[in-house]
Amino acid sequence: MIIAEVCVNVATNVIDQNYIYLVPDRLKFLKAGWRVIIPFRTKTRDGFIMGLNEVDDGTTFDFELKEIIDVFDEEPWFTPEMMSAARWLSEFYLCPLSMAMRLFMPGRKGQKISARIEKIYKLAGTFDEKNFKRAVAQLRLLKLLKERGELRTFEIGEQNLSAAAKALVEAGLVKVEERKILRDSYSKIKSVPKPFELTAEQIAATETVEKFLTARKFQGFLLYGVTGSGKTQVYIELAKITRRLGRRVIILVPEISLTGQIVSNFKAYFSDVAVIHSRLSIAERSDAFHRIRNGKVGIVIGARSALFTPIDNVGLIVMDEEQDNSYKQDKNPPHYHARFVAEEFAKFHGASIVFGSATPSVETFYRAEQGELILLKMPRRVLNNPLPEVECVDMRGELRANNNSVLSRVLIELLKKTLAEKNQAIILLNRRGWSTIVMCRACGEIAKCPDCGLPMTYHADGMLRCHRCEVEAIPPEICPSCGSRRIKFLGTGTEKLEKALKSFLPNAKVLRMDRDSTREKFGHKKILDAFAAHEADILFGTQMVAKGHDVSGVTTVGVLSADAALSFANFRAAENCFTLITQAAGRAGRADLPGKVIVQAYNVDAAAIRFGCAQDYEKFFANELPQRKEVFFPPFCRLVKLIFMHKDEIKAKNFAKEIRDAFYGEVKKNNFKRQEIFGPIPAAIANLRGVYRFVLLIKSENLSSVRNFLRAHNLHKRDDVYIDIDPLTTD
DNA sequence: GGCACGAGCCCT
DNA sequence: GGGCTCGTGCCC
Repeated sequence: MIIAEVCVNVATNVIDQNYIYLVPDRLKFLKAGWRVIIPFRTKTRDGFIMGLNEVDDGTTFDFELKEIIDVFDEEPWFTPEMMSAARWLSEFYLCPLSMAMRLFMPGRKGQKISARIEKIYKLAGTFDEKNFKRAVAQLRLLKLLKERGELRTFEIGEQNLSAAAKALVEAGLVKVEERKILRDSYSKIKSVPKPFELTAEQIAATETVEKFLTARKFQGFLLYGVTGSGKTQVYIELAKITRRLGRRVIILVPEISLTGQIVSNFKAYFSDVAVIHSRLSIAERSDAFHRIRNGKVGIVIGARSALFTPIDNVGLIVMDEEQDNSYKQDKNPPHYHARFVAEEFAKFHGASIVFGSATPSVETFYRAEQGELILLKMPRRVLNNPLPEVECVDMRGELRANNNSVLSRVLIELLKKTLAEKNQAIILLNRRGWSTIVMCRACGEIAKCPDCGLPMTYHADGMLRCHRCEVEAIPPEICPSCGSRRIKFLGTGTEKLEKALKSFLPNAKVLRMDRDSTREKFGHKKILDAFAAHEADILFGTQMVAKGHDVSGVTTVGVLSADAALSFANFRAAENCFTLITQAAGRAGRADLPGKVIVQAYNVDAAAIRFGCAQDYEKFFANELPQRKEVFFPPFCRLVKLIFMHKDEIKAKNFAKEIRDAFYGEVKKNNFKRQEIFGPIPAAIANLRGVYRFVLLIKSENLSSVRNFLRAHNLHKRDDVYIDIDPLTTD
């Protein structure tokens, strides 16, 4: 008899093993990688066949051997590559195998996805054109079918021939066939190559990588090029080379909103592009998986989840804007960083991996300095366009001059000038909603989320909202703490900025882009297309306005509250702040029009603001690196964050203490590598829906010893401990 | 995740 | 004594 080792798809850390099932005769065709339905305790669940074994008939087990009930698909879902990648993810990030396997499916559960069928119209035989006695429209349709061979339903609709088609089918002159179609909402994006000449730097970068592509040997690169230096064209050239070598390409962008632009760029050169990201419907993602599996796709473009498809024979992985924090998954386990996973996959495939950025993460630039990555520099913009001029405005001076507005006087004047000259502007304010703090003036009480305790944001629709939990509340008229009526709405978000822009510039057409205004599918694209078509003069919104799109008419950029990121107690705060300013500034003056950028801040002396305004990454890096070394933070160590959760505050804290002390005893002593542990301290979200949360932070030069320690204490098998390897934040 | 099972506690 | 809640262990 044949037994199967099945990974059960249950979202819990407690189940960290596979289970054995009997393969019934009717399912003898099963192989590793099939998705199956199995009985599990009292319910049926979905599971994944990880392996099969032949054992003697009548072999007994010390548990009740149950039978696999059925299969999900018509073919094995997981390729051997997907399975070994999932095993690696589960080991590295200390999550159950099932959670790693889930990454490689279009939905979390094994849903049955029905195929979409479309009707194809074909000629049923020959017809006599000369003696044709039926309607003119019918003759037109028959001629069209003769010419093209077949027509799809929507094509017949376009020609206004639906009625004719129906009549001809009834008359037996036209036949209808059914065909499976693969859903792809990006199929409508079409573009043509624009004429251009590669710069010497683009050619040099391409040629360096080409050697490694041809050798089919793993190598990492950092393509460090200023905004507007033409990194995308380098990606395209490298993709062309990779395809010529018969290998496939993965292009990663940090956010879904950026896929539209890059897909359009690539479709000018490639016809076999698939798009993968989490906002696609499950059916659409599933169809993209099928196209990739069947070898119909040479280039996969998408957000971080685009790493987890059935692609094989990968020769090139590109990660654009590699410093972007969206590459980290922190909500659901495994808490992976796509930068690290992509590189691991590139090693597996013998592929080249190209990290692209104008403002690389400190970790990545350090690796390039150390020679681990080959550094490709592009310090000049294409066509020798100049970098924009940046002016920093001290907002304390504005207050002293009685300007309480979010907009400085310099920026208002510049915007007026920009509009008068029929140019466009982008304004970045990295907070959505109307006011960011609702506070009682009498006692200082702040409106907080009942679930997580973070301050709630007031929105123009009159509701308080928690941007973390999406919890809604009605703003209080009297303070729940002291009974005062002096409730104030402080701080400015994008909604209040909209009002300010309209009052200072009543004739300007403005477009707001933030999570609220881009909720619908293709919401980003609609706004960006409208702005590119100059249907608006000013595009303003959260950080998504600063990311990687280029609109040639933009001469002015404003960065408001540029130092807001610095107020977070986060070792990456300066880096995040610097990046935001430089990326935003890079939107200005792309064509022959010179650009001007206004950076507004209170803390104008901060290094991140100074170097950001100078747009000097290397000076920023040289200033930042010794500080990281001093406090022993990445790139000089790896971080592991543990959060201990319990309804009982004391129990949570005590368990954390117990683990900390064990770490001192077991790890610190017997190791020449530097390792430190801090905590327990209350987490940034100290209480989530009644559950207390305490953090332990481990800094280590030897990640595998930390991982062994966590495993020895079975921390990865508990649902009340959150494990984050390479976390973005330390609390 | 989620169900079964047992302990502790309130009901008439 | 029955039924409810809550904590704990286990699923092949």
